[in-house]
Order: sequence, then structure tokens, then C-alpha cells
Amino acid sequence: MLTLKQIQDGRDEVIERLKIKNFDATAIVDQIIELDNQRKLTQTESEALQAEMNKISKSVGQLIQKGDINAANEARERTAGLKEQIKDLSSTLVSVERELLDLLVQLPNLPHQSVPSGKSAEDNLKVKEGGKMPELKDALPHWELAKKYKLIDFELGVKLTGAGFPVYKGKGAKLQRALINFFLEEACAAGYEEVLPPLMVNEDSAYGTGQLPDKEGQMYHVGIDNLYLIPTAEVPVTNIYRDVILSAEQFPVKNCAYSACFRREAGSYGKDVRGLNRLHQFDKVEIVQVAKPEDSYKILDQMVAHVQSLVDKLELPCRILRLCGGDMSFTSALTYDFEVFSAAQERWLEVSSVSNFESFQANRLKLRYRDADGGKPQLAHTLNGSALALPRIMAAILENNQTPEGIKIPRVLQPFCGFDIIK
RNA sequence: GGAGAGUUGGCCGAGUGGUCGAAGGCGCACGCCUGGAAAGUGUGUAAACCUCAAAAGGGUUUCGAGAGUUCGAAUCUCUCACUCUCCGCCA
Repeated sequence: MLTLKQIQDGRDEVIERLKIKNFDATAIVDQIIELDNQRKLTQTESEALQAEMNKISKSVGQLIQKGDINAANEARERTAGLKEQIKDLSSTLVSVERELLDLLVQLPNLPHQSVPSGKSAEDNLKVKEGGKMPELKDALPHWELAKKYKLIDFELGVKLTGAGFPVYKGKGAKLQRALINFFLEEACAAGYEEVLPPLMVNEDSAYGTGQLPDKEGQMYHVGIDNLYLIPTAEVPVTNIYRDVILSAEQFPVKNCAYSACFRREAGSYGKDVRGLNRLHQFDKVEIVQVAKPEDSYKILDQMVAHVQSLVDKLELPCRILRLCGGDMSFTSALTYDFEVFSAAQERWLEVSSVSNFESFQANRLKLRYRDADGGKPQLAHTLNGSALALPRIMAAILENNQTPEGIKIPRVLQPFCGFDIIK
């Protein structure tokens, strides 16, 4: 969430920049400013009374010790009215603060200067395209290949759990595991420290990264223990740094994590979600960094470069998009999407999303750092990216590498799989 | 799941109603000492918010969380969460 300071000091800028996200913030911003001013007045008043109260209480103690009971009782009588007033003021303070927070969490992050305006995915800006486009005739979609070679059993998943929970089998399972290992090894080689996080998080964590309060419908909820299945490893990994004050020498903070990811994503069906295109449970390797504000965009570029190297090594045709305001997530300041081309479906599939959240998540997380020269802690920047999401990569590998002899495994994966072709 | 013990500052740990943001120690920072280092020694050592043009200064809050008793709560009462120990169960 945005800081009150950002809003108070830059009202017009906030409103202007949120227009890029097609968000009309005027009413909310003005309400926030008004409420914040009210909050300050109330707080000042309430604290003055409390100071008065504390003084009296102290004097009562002193008078009793001196044995001056009459004076003590006199002082004691003066507190009754004060007490009432303090109670009233602090309860209005609490309700004003709650209202303020309710409004603050409604404001999306400010988009970076370079974010193009636009309404939908159509308006995203293609910044790069690379790799060799496959030229295949009569290519089979991956769900048919999966059946033909007994790699993934979608029906069995339905029996065990429901739609969107495929069962990987044989070489399909091995290929999946190979991809996970490949991605983790690459991330570690790039200096990311590996973590294996819990797959469920509590409310505080879900709130910290912004899944709550608005998007609880997207997560599976375990009611009996009030825990949420993670939609991405970003949630537990970023929350490692909740309520943390980092010191200057701890940077760079780089973590990678493999996790299963769970998404309810209710309500969309059709050919776009067939096979592996959209699942309720899938595997992903995530990279996360915490950065000083002055470094965060340089780091975003590094993360983009890392993801690109993965796609290149897998020999997949790929394009990188800078998302337009309308297509960006609520929390992001700048996002690059990676899409790979899938030969049989003849469409681009999103396989990674790399974002800088600036201080938007850090503010909720209370993630701060202290510069080498001391001084007050200030909000850090957080970034993350998929490196990579597995199912669509799997889909593209299967579809693009199909040959009459079988499906060829990209060279970099062969040591991880132990085979070079699926027949 | 059953029984018991606990939760205090970066860490350890004292504190059972009043001047306690909190003794003491460790750690850390800076200084002194030293040829240099260790030891020793001195000083300092939280966060958030409000006030202030800013700094200084002042104020409020924070001793697991929330509520209560009281003029006054780390300290008393209640609720909840978590941790540890023992027993049971278990990959």
C-alpha cells in the first residue's frame, strides 16, 4: 500500500499516475487526506490529555508517599472527566485509523514512468522477441501428446481431486522434476539462496503480500486452522522479511524457491484453459529480491535477464512484454511478462511475470533497511519473478519439440532427466 | 489429543501496583589505554506516531495479542495465540 506521506506530499501525482492504471483515485485520495488530517488533530488532542493524566497519576503516587492523603484524593478526583474524554478521543482515533486503512488498501501501486497506458493485454508493449519459431505441420496439442506418450493423466486427476489437478506420470513426472531442478540450479548459480517454504500461510502473511483483504477468493482456505494454500512462493518467501529491519551489509537479498502453487481461479473454461494452460495446482520456481530503492530498477533488469537466459537455454521462442497500466497487477509498479510460443496451439503462453513493487509491499510488510551511515530505517523495495512456471513451459516443450520419432528434450535438461527423447 | 511451565529491548536475564523504556550482563558503535592487539575502561545503544519550517527539544504508545480492574499495570483479572517439557499418537 502507498504511504500516507506519498499521498499527502504528492496528491496530484498520485491521481495522475493511477490514471495509467485506469483507476480514478481522486475521491479516495481526497478522503484519505482529509481523514489523515483529522487523525492528526485527534491524536494531538488525545495525547495532550494523556500527558496531563500521566502527570496527575505521577503526582498521586508522590503525594501518597509523602502521606498527604487529602491532596492525593483531590488529584484523583480530577481524573474522572479526563478519563472520559480520553476514552472518547481514542475511540474516534481508532475508528478514523480503521477507515483510513480501509481506503489505503484500495489504492493500487503507482505505475513506473515507463509503463504504457492501455486497457488490456492488447496494449502491452513488446520489448523483445527471440528464439526460433517452430515450423511444424499437423502438430498435436500437448494434451494429446501427453496422452499419446503417457506423460500426464488429466482424467485421473479429476478422479483423485478434480479438474485442474493433473497427475504426471513416468517420463512426464521426470521431465517435471528435471525442470524444477534445472530452474533451481540456475537460480542458485545466479546467487539466489534457495529456500523451501511452507505451502500454507497464515492471515498475516497473506495480508503482507496483498492477497488479503481483497483477493481471498483466489486462494484455497483451510478453515479449520485458518490457513491459506499459497498461490505462489512469493507469499511465504517475501514474508520472511515481514517486520524486519535490514542493515546495509545484508544486501543483496536474493532468494529462490520451488513450490507447488494453488489457485482457485474459479469461473473460466474453454479451450484457453485446456490441458496445462491453467491449473488449480502447478509447480513454479520463484525468485525474490529485496533491494535498496536506488538499486531496484537495475535489479529488475537483472531478473529479467535471468529469466530470459532460462527460456533461451530451453530453446523456446519467446517474447517479453512490458505490461500496460490496464493489464498490470494491483501491487506492481512495473511488470515484464514472458511468453513462449506454443506450436500446436499457435499462441503465446505466459510463463513468467517479473515485477518491481517498489515500497508498496514493503509498507504493508514493514520491511525496512538502515543505511550504512545510520539514520532512520526506511522502506525497502521488493521484487519477484517466476523463473519459471512449469506447466506452460512443459506444454511448449512438448508441442514445439515433437517429431515423428518422438519428443526431443532440450539439451540443458538432458542431464537432469536422464533421457533425450520421449518415445 | 492429555498434563504442566513459559512468552520482557539485537541476545541472555532481573523486575509481583507508582519516578520502569525497563537493573545487570553479552553483543554492537565511538573514545581512552597500547608500539599494535587482547584485556581493561568511559560513553552511547529500540521502533512507530504526534508536535516543530527543519534540527534540537517536547509528547504519546509499545514488556506475546486483545479486553478489564486502578488515579497509576511489565507487575492483578479474563480471553486468545504461540513456545517448551512430559505422556499419547504418528511419516
